[in-house]
Amino acid sequence: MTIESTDSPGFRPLYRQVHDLLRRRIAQGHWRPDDPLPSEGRLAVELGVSQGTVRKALDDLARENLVVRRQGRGTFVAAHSVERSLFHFFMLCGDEGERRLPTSRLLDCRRGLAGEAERARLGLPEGASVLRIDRLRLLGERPAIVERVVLPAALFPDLGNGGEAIPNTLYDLYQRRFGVTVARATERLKAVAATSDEAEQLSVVPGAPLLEIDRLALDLDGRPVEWRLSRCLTDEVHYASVLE
Amino acid sequence: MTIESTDSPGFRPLYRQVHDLLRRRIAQGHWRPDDPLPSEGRLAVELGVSQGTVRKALDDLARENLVVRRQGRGTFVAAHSVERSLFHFFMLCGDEGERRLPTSRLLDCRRGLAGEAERARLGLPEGASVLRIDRLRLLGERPAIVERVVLPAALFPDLGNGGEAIPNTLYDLYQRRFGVTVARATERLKAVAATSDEAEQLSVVPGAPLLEIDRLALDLDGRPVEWRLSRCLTDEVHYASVLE
DNA sequence: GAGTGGTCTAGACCACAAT
DNA sequence: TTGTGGTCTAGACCACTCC
Repeated sequence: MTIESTDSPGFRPLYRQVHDLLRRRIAQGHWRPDDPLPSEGRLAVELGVSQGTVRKALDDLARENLVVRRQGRGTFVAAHSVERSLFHFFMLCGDEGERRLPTSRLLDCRRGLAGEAERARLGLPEGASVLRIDRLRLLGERPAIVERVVLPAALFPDLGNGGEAIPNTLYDLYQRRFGVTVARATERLKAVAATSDEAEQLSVVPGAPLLEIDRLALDLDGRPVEWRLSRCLTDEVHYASVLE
Repeated sequence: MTIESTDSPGFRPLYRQVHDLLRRRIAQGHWRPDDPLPSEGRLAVELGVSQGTVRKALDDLARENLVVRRQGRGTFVAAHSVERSLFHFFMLCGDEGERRLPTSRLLDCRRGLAGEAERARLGLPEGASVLRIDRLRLLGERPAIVERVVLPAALFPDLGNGGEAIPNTLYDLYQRRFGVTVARATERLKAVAATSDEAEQLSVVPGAPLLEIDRLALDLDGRPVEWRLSRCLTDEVHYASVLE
C-alpha cells in the first residue's frame, strides 16, 4: 500500500485508495465470486491503515454491490445470482406491480464481423468479431420481447459453439465462466413501431408501438461487455424506474 | 433524544434514530431549504450522542439528497434548484447524449373532482378535488411531449387561480411556495399509440408510437403529491436510465 | 470460545470558508 | 483567527456465526 502525499495533485483519501485497490483486485479475479475477503483487521494490518479506514472502504464497496457483508461471517465478493440478474437488470414489471420473470426461446446464435454500430457501441477496433444472440422472450405464455445480444467475441471464447445451450439469464454465466462481471448498465428507451418481422414474432400488427430498450452493460472497470437491443410489447407490462 | 433499549423489538441504531429525527424536522419545515443545520458538534451535544454518530446520520442524509454538506461552511437543507429538477427528474436526453431542456406551453389548468384513477394513484378519498395542468412541452422548436399534471388541490391552494403563470419547472415552486418537497418519484414506461388529439399536437400521424411516462412523485414522508402522465415523441430523443 | 462485522465513542489533525 | 466539515486513528462493547 503506497500512501500518496497530501500535496500531490491527484491526492485521494486513504479509504478511497483502499477502496480502489480492493476493487482492482476483485476486477482482476484475485478473489472469485462468493469468496470471502480477508477480515477487516487482517486487511488493516496488511495495508498499514486503521481498521476504521478499511471499514469505510468496504462499506462503500458494499453500497456499490461489489461485496456483500454478513455479520458474524465475513465480507464476500458479490456473485450474480439469477435473482440479482432479474431484479437488478430486468426492469419490466406487471401492471399490478408483480415481478414477471421471462423465459427465453433461442432464435439464432452466430459469430460475425462487427458492424459499424456494434464497433461504436462496444468500443471495438475495425475487424473485431462479435457473437450475436437473437432470442424471443416470453412473459408467461405470451411472446413479449424480441432481443438481440451482441458480445465482443474475444471476451467470450467458445460461447454458443456446437449448439451449446444459452441459459435464460446470462450475467451469472458471464461471471462464472468468463470472469466478466457486469457491474453497471446504461439504458436508452424509445417508443418505436414494430417491423413486420417483429410483428409476426409478437403477434401484433406491423407498426404497433413497442418499447425499445438499448442497453450497454459495463464491467467493473467501466468497459463495455454487452450490447443488448430489446423490443418489448408493453400492453400488460411496463418498465419501472425510480428517481431519488 | 430518547435512546431506545437494545432489547426492544423495534430497536434501531443510534445513528439511524438521529437520521430519522433530522429527516422528520426537515419534512416538517423546522428548517427551510438552503438553511444551515446546526453544526455536527452542536447536534451531538443537543442529542447527547457523539459527533461521529451525528456525522454518520448526516452522511446518510446527504446520500439521500436531503442535505448538502460543504466543507468549511456547514450542512444545508437541500433546495430544488431548476438544475436539480431537470437533471434529476427529467430523463429525456438527445440521442448524441446532450441534455435537452424543455420549454412549456400551457394548454389548460383547472380544478375538478378527482376521478377514480386519480384517487387511486394519489391516495385521495372520494370527493377530493384535484388541479389538472395540461401542457405541451417543446424540445428546441419542436413540440415533443404532451403532459398532464394532476395535483391534490388541498396541498396547493390558489395555484393557477386567476390566470397565474405556471412556471416551466414545477418542483422548486412546490417547495418554495407550498412547502412540498419532492424527494422521490417512481415512473412506469410504456410504448403507446398516439391518439388523434396527441397526433395533432405533436405533428405526427395518429397511431404513431409514443413513449408514455407515468410518474408518481412522493414527498419526504413517501406520500404521493403529484401524478404526471407524459407522452413523448422519441425520434430525436431517448429516456436515459442507469442500472448499478 | 473465537472470530467476524456492527455500533459508538473520543480525540487528533487537515482543508476550507468566512471574518 | 475561528468554526466548519473531512479524514484517520484507537479502542470498547455488542450481535451474530461457527465450531
